[in-house]
Amino acid sequence: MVTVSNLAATAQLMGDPARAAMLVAMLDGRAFTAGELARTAGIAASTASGHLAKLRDGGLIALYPQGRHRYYRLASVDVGNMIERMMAVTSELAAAHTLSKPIFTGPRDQALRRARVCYDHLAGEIAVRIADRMTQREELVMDRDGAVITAAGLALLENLGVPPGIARENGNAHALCRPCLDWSERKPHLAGTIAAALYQRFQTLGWIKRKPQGRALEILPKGRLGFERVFDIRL
Amino acid sequence: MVTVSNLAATAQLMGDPARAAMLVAMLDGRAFTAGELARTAGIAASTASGHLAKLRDGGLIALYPQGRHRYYRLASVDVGNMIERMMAVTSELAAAHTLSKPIFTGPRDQALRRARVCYDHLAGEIAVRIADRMTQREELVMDRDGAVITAAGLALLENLGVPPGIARENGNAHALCRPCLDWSERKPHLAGTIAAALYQRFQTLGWIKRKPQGRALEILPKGRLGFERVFDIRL
DNA sequence: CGCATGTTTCGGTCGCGACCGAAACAAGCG
DNA sequence: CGCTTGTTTCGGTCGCGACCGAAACATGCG
Repeated sequence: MVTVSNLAATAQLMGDPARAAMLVAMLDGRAFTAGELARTAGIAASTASGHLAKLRDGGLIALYPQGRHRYYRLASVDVGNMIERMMAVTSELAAAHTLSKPIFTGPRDQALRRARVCYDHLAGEIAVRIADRMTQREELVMDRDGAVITAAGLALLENLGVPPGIARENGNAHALCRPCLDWSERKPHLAGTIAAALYQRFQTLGWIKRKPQGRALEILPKGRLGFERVFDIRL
Repeated sequence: MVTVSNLAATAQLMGDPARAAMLVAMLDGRAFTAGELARTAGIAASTASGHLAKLRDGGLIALYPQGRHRYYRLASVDVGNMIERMMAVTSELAAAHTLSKPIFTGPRDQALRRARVCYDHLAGEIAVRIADRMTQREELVMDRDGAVITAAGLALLENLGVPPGIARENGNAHALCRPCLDWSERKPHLAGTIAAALYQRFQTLGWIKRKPQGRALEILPKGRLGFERVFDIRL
């Protein structure tokens, strides 16, 4: 067997708390310097540097030197999806196994549960509610195995100004997308190319804004109106 | 943040070669005793027992005591999917990173690449070719974000005798399924509920048979005919 | 109710790897 | 061309965990 030892190696890379923290930080697709990552993981710069070298060796992250800075980011969307998936499974397991309650208190967690970015698309309560509403209106069909945008959904997207080339790329009457289990809501939200395009669109429309650091998103006043008008969701 | 340390814990569980080997062995959904798993991992029974306890703690596997034997199996399909996904990403990374050729030689690997079971559905060359053929005939639409069976595909499935209740469970004109990146072929094959039903059906039709141990599948003479007739695939 | 078989617990050894601080390296900038 | 700032390399410490064999535990069978 070829992949068994490789599998263990990859897993081991993610198995260290410091490395996991750094990977999660990079989960939104942005690039960071070794110093920043060291700070978020709470370790010395030298230690972080070692970890980053290992992650690079393993192919999980890529290096982009830029002038006097050296930026690290995830190697590909696939890596991001893998981490995402592991987080979802892990949180499900934790919920099923430990009877202790989750203890979400800090305002930072609050904001994170409300709206955040999940590698390249929207996640959190708002994303789940959008998916629910679209399902209810039959703009979206979703189950654990997959999801499609129906003709009605495509019309909605086009109306919103999401590049139709992206939305229509598969089939005439429907477009494929991917369900992604939300770790805070424990329900699926929309992921995949279309969800990424939608997320971009929300940003250019000025509905949401990424907070200076971290994965939390701020819902701007224009967004409050927009989400209510288009998706009938009031926050 | 709640899940970061949990994520690391889960990853660490898979990060040990012996544990990874045991998990991969269980990937076909069957249950094994501690002794069997110890043998496949090449470690002492006592060591394996310790590993299994940890995996159980972490919620990755479940225990089914039966008489004087104690059977272990994966805790859920989600866990299987997670491992599957990690293997796919890992093998892709390995292929992209190392320039060395894969070195698949032994007949065991040959059979494995040809046809095997991937948790609960068909994988390997034959699965990829079925997916290709169905796509070509417009019975299936697939991209990296998802997949659907079209009306034509549903007709085919019904014709094959796959329980229509399963095949039709979402929408009238299509049913959702999931693409799964095949680690040997590096192309997607069919996964999800429908693929699982199809796999079962092939077995009851006597087209394929699981080899006594391992994940490799044997294609029976009846299957050779069947696959040629239904999917126009000759082996 | 002993015996055989399979499984887990216990003690003890050993090596890997995470960590830090100090020093060596880059890469602008004044 | 030194100085500053960010990054990596180097040595050295320390603790966790993987491993085994022996012994204790179960469970069904003769």
